[in-house]
Amino acid sequence: MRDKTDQIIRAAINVFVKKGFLQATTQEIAKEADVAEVTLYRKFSTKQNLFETVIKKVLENQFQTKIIKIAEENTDSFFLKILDDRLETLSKNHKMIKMLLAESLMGNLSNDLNFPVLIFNGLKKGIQLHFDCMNINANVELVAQQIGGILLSNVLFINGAPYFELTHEEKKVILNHHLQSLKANL
Amino acid sequence: MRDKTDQIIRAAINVFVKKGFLQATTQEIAKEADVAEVTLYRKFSTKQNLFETVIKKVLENQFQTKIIKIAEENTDSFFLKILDDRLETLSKNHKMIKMLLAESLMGNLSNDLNFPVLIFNGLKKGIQLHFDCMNINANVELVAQQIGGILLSNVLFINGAPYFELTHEEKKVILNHHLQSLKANL
Amino acid sequence: MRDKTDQIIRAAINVFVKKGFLQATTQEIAKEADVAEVTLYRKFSTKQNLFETVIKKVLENQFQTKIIKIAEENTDSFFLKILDDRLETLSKNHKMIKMLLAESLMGNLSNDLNFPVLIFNGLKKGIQLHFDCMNINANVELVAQQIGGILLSNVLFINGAPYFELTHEEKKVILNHHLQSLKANL
Amino acid sequence: MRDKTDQIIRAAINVFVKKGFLQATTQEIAKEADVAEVTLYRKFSTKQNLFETVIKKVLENQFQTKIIKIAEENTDSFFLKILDDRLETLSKNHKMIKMLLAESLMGNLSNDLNFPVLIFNGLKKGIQLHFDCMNINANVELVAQQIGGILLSNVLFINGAPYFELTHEEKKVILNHHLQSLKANL
DNA sequence: GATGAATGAGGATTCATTCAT
DNA sequence: TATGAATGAATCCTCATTCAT
Repeated sequence: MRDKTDQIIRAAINVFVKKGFLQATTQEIAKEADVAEVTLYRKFSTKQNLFETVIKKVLENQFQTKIIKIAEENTDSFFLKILDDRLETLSKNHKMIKMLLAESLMGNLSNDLNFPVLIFNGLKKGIQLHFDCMNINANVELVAQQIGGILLSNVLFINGAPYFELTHEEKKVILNHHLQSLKANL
Repeated sequence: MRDKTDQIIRAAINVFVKKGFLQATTQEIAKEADVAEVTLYRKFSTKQNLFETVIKKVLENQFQTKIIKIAEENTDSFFLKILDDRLETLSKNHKMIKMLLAESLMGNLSNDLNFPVLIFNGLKKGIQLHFDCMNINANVELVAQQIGGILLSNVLFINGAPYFELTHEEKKVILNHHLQSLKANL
Repeated sequence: MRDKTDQIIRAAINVFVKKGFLQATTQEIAKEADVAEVTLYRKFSTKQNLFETVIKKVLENQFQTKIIKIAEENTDSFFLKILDDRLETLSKNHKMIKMLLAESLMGNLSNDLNFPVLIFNGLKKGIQLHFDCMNINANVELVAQQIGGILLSNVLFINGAPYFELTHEEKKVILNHHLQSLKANL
Repeated sequence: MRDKTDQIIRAAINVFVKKGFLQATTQEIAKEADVAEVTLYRKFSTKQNLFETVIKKVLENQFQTKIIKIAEENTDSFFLKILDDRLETLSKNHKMIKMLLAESLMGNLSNDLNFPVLIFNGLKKGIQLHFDCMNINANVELVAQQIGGILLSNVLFINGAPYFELTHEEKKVILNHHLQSLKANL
């Protein structure tokens, strides 16, 4: 039984990512999951509910931050690791992210699943922690916005290769650029 | 006759902004425009077509940049004016922007209407121009991404008051913060 | 003004023949006639009316029989000339005929425009006349049906070249075949 | 479940025969079948599809010929039986036939459902078979056309009572007439 | 006489969801 | 638990026709 549930969730992820919430149909999801459409309703009662379940699952599994663990490292290392880690994750889940952003923007996601908000709050908390550790007195809000902006622009303004496919050197250039920017206001 | 067309466009803007492309119905638009649904089809032939017409119009009227005009000013002034101008516009059209972003992310917008792409390319061109004027040798792509990120984060991470409602002083703090960041890599 | 009316009728013939009554749209006819859609309504008040006008016109111009003129010729000549004349006309107006038949079958044509009925009655009258002249005592109804059948089968069962494109010899074979059949019951 | 499907098919036959393909509405069919309109779409996916399914079914059930079985009988018997059998069937399904013909003429039927073509080919095959058996050397094409014509004229030129309601004597007159015609060219 | 603008009515089709087994 | 069958509600769109100029 767990089996069918998993099949449905996997299928739902695919279809939602490919089509978005509104254009995904329970029919297609059921078909992709190789399950009767009703089965899906038995388990999730509602398309919206299935969607949220899926999102929750994804958010837990793919986008956990370890930001707190590194809060105590020195500032350069802290920023570099955050940026590298997040850019890696975002670029690897590009399509998923786009969908999450889109659905957040359309208001289809309850606040505890709102992707940009989650990112932003996560960043703020981590940065606050680090600044406390390091006794830095700077505008947490703005720094968080700055880092968030860097991340977003990597999702929305992509031309060339995604971050995770860059060479070590190329990544270093980018990371360093952003690091300088961030340190300019400390 | 222009009259009804305008009514329709105005209504369409409202409804599309409020609901997004998929959930907006031609019926609702017609009703809000106080026009028979058919009239709308006579004039725009298709919901998609109406949508694109509306977007095009909005993009022309609301989001024209004067970035080129200020490319020759000194770097501080250049960055500050861009940021201030864009933040003002974006924050004033917050809901519209969200819709534009969402639809772009969902792939409902042909490339010449793709909002983030348009912003990013506009920024790049302006920055390139300025750097040429000033004989600055820096990574245009990354600077554009940086500015783009700042703008995006103001759309997506808003908690408090929107930019355009801030006091002169508050704006100054923000602008200055970002200016320092930008100059760190020149 | 006659001008526009004629344009409309010509266009209507084309479109009705191409699409049939139901699938022809007044829009398409107007466009093909290079006339505003309303103009068509000014002149014909109704799609049905336009259709009937067109049919009437076509029936008068294209399908007039001279069957009465030849009623006095000898029987062989009479039958041969009828068959040849009708087959020539029908094969030259193949698409039009198909449309007329179809619309008759669908009941879209008032009785005085009902194509098969018109043909059948015309045949009966001519045959009766001829039989009276020649003092032949035979079943007019059945002979008319027979000739009608020959004509219909040439419209509906066409494989090869249409009648009017055949050589003189080929036509002769066909005509003779049918002549023998017809004479078998006199 | 077969139940509802059958209800729909029966209703569809009625409505299509009464109104033709274009003017029949899925709504009316659903209503007559006492079924929700959607149910019809679940089962047949498309109005066109439903139509073709219905036609196929009708063609199989009502218009099967046993022409091959009688190919070996003597010529008189062969022709008489064909004519009688087909005239009986056609006259009993007069409205259905009219619809089938009309839709064929309008080009709404794929070739394997094209009614006149099916009839004609059936006739040709049977006649060929018979001629082979009997060592008759005659123009199969023309004979098939002739028989086809007889049948068609009985569908299209009806005034009086339909064939199947005639007395034995009346039928005999008609059949004999046509038999003489047919034999005239052997 | 001709037309641009507008519309009421209706049609096929799709979707999320429920019922009964 | 799983599902085949059924559906109410809605959506985009088309068409013949009328109004006002």
